[in-house]
Amino acid sequence: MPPPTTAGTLPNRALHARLLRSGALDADPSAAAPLAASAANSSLPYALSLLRAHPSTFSYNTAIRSLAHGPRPHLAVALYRSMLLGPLSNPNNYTYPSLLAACARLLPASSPTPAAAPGTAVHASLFRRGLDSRDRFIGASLLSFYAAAGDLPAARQVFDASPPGQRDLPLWNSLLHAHLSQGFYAHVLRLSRQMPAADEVTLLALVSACSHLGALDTGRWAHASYARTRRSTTRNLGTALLNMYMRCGDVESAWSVFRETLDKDVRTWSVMIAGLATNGLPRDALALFAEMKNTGVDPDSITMTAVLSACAHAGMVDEGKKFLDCMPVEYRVQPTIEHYGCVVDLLGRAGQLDEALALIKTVPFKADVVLWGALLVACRVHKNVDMGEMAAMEILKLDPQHAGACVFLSNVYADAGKWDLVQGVRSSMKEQKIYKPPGSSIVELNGVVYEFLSGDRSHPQSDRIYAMLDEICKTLSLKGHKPSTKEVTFDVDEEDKEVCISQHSEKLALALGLISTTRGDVIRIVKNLRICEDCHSVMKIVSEVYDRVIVVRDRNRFHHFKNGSCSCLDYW
DNA sequence: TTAGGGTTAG
Repeated sequence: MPPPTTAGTLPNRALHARLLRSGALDADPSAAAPLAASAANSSLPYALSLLRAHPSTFSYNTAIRSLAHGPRPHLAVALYRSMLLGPLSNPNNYTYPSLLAACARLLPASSPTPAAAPGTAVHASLFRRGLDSRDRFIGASLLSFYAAAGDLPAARQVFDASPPGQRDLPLWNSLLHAHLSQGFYAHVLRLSRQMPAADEVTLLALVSACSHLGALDTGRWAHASYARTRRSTTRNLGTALLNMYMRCGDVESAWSVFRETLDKDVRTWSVMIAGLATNGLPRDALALFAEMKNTGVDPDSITMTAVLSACAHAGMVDEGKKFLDCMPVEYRVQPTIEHYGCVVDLLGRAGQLDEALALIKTVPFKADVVLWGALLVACRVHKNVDMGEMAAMEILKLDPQHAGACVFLSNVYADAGKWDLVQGVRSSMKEQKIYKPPGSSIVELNGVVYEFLSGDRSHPQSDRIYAMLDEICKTLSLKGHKPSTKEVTFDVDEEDKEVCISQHSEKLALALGLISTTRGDVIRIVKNLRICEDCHSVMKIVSEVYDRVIVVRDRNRFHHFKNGSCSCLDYW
């Protein structure tokens, strides 16, 4: 407990004295509330002695709220405990919303359920008092607490238990953001359609879910419905919309939102720069960075990541290195491990593997999985088996269950034709039950989102999809395309390779896109992993033969396929 | 009587 600070205490004591002299505190102990609230964060013992001398539920509530939003939220829980000890200060329905907010703030970032202890104890105490489902404020804060604790079923239960008459906009919004934070993006879209009303907070969740899903039609609809009712877009929503358009690969719409946003802040600029970098326009990204500097907005750490990623996508090695060197002085941003990761990626893509390794060895941090991972990808592309093996080993030292490192290791051996080593990795993964996440692709058609796994037959139009795939295969072989099977060595037997690769999730999404659109339309696909070499060349040919623009967002970047070529210029 | 809830990039 820090000692009372003079600055925080003197005016309080003066106020205290005045309250005592006038007899206000004797007449009504609640008069101590403002004093208790302002003292709580600077000197809790003082606030506590005041509350003990003049106890009232009102004053405790006010002080708990002040602590809940202050720098040490655990003190809110402590004060609640001492509130329970006094006979004249029983908690009521006003006590719990801020208390639960404090409990949510106590959770470590992205914590799994067990850390939820103080909050669940509060829930139990609410339940005992019969306050748990009577109050819409308590419902919303309870729901957000469980969402923050990563316990979506409990959050959902709070919503379901609330009387329908209490399901107001904030409660719905809490539910929406609970699903958003746990990655259930399609649920967010579905839930938003059930909502009786929507406001800006709703649209933030909806637009953000669309960004993740690549659901451009729905995102556009949300944008239009907002634009109909409001005169101007707020900066938060504007930035979310910008991000959505960029992450759906619609650079034009992103530009128009960007131009319309008048009070651009560092986030607005950063989202735009990052979006241009990943959408195959890295030089435009760097030009925009120059413009940002001229407008007097200072870049932050995120901006610099976007700038370095633009350099990496453009293969601009010297510029990237220069940015890394000068950023602490010129932009007052200390390089973080993410920034070093970008430069390792930059050097690696450009084939400067030794320099990338040297950088990893000199970073002023303990090298992490991301850093080694960037080197590993580069080793694979540039076929450096020895360094790749070393990088994978380093990753496995840091995270023995890292499926990506095992897969890469196996692929590095496969590329090099070392089949006995491939077999060794595969069986060790089987023993340790390490699985590669399955590839999945999403395509949105007429506002409906369809998801495919590899070899998926769950779509109602499955027969037509596979017929379309056959047709594509025939067209491809006429064009002289040979399936590139070297990336599938991992999970199937040799004879199944071609079949498997022809049913990759992005190809199924493409086939559905082709049968559902007409010439000149844009087909947008979002893939959870990196696009494979074969799918990449198939997309190029299909974009020409079937006259479609195909935009694929993969794990790292966008591929805009048009007239037989890709915006990444085959550098990804 | 007074007071309480939802949102903020990768």
